[in-house]
Amino acid sequence: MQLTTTHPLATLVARLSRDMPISDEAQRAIMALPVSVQALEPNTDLIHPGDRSASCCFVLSGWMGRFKLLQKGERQFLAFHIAGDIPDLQSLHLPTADLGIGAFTQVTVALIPHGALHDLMVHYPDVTAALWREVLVTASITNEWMIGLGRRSGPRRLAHLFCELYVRQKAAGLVKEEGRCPLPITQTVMADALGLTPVHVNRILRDLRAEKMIQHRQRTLTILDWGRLKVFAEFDAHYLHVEPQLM
Amino acid sequence: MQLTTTHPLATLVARLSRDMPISDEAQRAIMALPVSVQALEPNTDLIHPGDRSASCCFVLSGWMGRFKLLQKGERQFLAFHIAGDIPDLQSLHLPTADLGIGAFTQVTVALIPHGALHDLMVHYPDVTAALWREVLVTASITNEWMIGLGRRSGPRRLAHLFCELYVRQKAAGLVKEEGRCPLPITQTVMADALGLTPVHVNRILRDLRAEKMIQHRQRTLTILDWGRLKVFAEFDAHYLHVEPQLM
DNA sequence: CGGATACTTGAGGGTTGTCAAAATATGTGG
DNA sequence: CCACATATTTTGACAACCCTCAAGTATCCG
Repeated sequence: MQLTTTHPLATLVARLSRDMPISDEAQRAIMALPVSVQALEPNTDLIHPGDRSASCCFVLSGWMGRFKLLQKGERQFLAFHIAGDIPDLQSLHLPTADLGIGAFTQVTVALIPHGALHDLMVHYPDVTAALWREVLVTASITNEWMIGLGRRSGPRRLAHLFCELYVRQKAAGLVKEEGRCPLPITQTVMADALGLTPVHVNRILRDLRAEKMIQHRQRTLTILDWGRLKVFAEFDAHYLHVEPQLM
Repeated sequence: MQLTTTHPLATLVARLSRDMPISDEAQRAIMALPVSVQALEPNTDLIHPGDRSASCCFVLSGWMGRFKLLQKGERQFLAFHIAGDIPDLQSLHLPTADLGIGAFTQVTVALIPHGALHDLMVHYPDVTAALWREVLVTASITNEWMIGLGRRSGPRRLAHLFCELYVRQKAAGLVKEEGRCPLPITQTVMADALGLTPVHVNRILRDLRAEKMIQHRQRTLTILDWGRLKVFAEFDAHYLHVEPQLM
């Protein structure tokens, strides 16, 4: 992934100016941020629920998930995060995390101390606006998941998730071959994101395959019929706030 | 409600300094904000999905809900809002709303222009922090709803909602009699918040009544056995970020 | 009083969950 | 590179939860 070969903060600059221009001066200030790069092994947690954190994490590569655990051990994912995301920006103002953040794959993150981010935001209003936007787009995605949990059937929910993950990865430059993208999560993880059981996810997956809409092998998702999948899922990409041509 | 008799912005000051101190100077600046008070009839919408808004709304009295509509007409509520809440603070940085906001009861809101709020936040960092916090606590509540939709059974979900609404109203000073609070929403609205059908909500309500945990008559909720309700719902009020003695 | 809205109840069906086991894939150490 | 242990996927049978449809009752409001 080329992300890891360039300076980590250059990719942050790129991400924040994706939707809105940022002044040269602010860009230099971002590049000057103190940052420590950290690697995570698959299936390890970066943040445990209840932790107090003193830094925000910017995902350089790999897949992560934000989740909460219930008493009986059930798990619910609230979001998946890919390269370019900042999963815990809210820790800046709400330092005790109520959600955990874990890695599905090998992951590299850049940790940026709260203090440094705070200073940056005081001096550069356009960076503040970009970071706000980031938080709010993440919230918008969470909202859409919630619509799905409340009002979409299992099959539609899974189809919708696939649409989302494909478009987001395309927007992040992670789609190398049209119609294919990484999907390095197990059916159990999908189930914990969709509020279903692994068994049921498996059956839905079989049906979507039989309908020739998608395929999922070797941790990559192949979309066989984007048009039909989109209609079936009632997918409308506006909530992702990406460039219109990706929708 | 005494909220409507005092200056509307005084109640905003009170709300924002509920969790964090705000300097006297900042308090005066808040009181000097330009604001227009607006009344809403029951079952009318303040914001329609897709609207671009130029002001934020602060709820002075009444009950509101944030929702999204799907193609087939299904509705999903993502949050309920009571006096003291600021439902659409995020419109400051994401001006096109993807969610609608409607009134369940008679409602009065104070509308504050985006520009004025922006200026305020540039000059008073502690106000900025308080408003951020407000957004993030709202997001935290939405997250908990999501957990419920994904991983709690219907009865638990409804019980959990009742716990939440009671504690939030208590924190807002809206509980006049211990164990009783307003609940001015129909079973259909509950269903659209919980991802259930009105018929099923009705049956769950009957069961909770039969179990002598709650009662719901004349738009008020009576909690008959707080301890048992809390355990049944697996309710842990931390996510509400209110004072510990209310939990 | 009449109409509309909200609530209540019943019967039956479909989606999803539970339990259990087999088949396949993945990883590890010899 | 094979052998073994582990995790993941797949399938079946059955049960539970929740939905749909339908009708009747209560409540609110003009």
